[in-house]
Amino acid sequence: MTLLSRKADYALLILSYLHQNTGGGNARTVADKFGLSPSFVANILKELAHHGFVAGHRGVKGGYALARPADTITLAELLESIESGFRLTMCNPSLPDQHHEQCSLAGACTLKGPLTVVHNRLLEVLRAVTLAELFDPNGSLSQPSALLSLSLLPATTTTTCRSEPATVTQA
Amino acid sequence: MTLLSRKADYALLILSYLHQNTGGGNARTVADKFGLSPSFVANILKELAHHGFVAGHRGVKGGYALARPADTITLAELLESIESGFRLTMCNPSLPDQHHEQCSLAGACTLKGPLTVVHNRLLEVLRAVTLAELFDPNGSLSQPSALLSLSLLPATTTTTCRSEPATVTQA
DNA sequence: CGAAATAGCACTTGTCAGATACGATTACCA
DNA sequence: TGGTAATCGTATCTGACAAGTGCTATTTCG
Ligand code: FES
Ligand code: FES
Repeated sequence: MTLLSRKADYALLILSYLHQNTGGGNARTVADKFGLSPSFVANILKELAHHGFVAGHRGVKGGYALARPADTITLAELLESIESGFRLTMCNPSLPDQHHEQCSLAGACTLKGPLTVVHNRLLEVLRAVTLAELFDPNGSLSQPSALLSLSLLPATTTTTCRSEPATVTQA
Repeated sequence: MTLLSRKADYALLILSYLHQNTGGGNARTVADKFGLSPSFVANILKELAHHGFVAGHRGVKGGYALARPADTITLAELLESIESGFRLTMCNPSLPDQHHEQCSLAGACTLKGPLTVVHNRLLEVLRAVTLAELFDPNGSLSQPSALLSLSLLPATTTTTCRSEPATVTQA
């Protein structure tokens, strides 16, 4: 299975382009840049604009530009918008407020709680990544050796790690 | 999007049943237990047996039982088998050895490296969860406050715990 | 031998991502 | 004031794959 759909993947690419070219660009320019279908790029940009990530300006000199700084957008937030809600399983809704009991096994299922914890752990990883980090070619995410440094990290205990209960306060 | 397909979700349920009933059980019993289609359960068990998670015994007194202790199976391993390879994007294969350059943007794409790092972080979370933890009703995963336990895991995830709470501000 | 169970495969069906298209609206410019 | 170039909104089509069913062969026990 693939976590990011192709649409979300291209959305990241497009946002990366708009991030580097601060002047922004129109759909055709972006599509030409990446060799994609102009209609497809236009649709993705429309969806991004609808969710408030980019701002579109119409007219002959219009185009798209980032509506918010890239370091204020987390990967989790983008995926929650582009993909239709990030869930671990069918029975674990990401939004805890709407608890539609569509699963017939909800009573006998003992995995619901533990799976929710795993889901929150994954969400924490996505929340810790901002688009600015993702787009920075010299950032901490660009070193492939960062994976190895996982095991040989100095024993600096992450004392300041606030363990939030990970409650997505969705209005 | 949903990380675990319904098949994987039911596979976890079935494995949980086989874990609690050490004597094992046949497909019909399990299907009856959860109110699922016997054929569907049988197919899932067949696939689990094919991947070596459960051992099937034919004959009139046959059935399935866990082939390996539950604490030696990680959630990542199960998903890698049931689902067909856990990838973050289309262009980030989970297996680094086969580097088929199917993506036409592989040259111009600057996100490949950072996304791989994120992918590995997510994989670490899944690798840190064993089925035994998942099935234990009194385990660390059953407490909603188990997010604390991230810090006492063997230095896998949360390489740099970001102090920013990453508040999701809905516009 | 016959019943009961797994093993393996072929098949149908339903859903949704992926992708395209078109008209409406807006803004710039001559 | 008209024309053009862009976004905006929506509607639609299609292919791939998940979801689910069924059947036959094989094995084991009584
Ligand atoms: S399988 Fe639906 S609640 Fe666990
Ligand atoms: S989009 Fe294919 S390599 Fe980045």
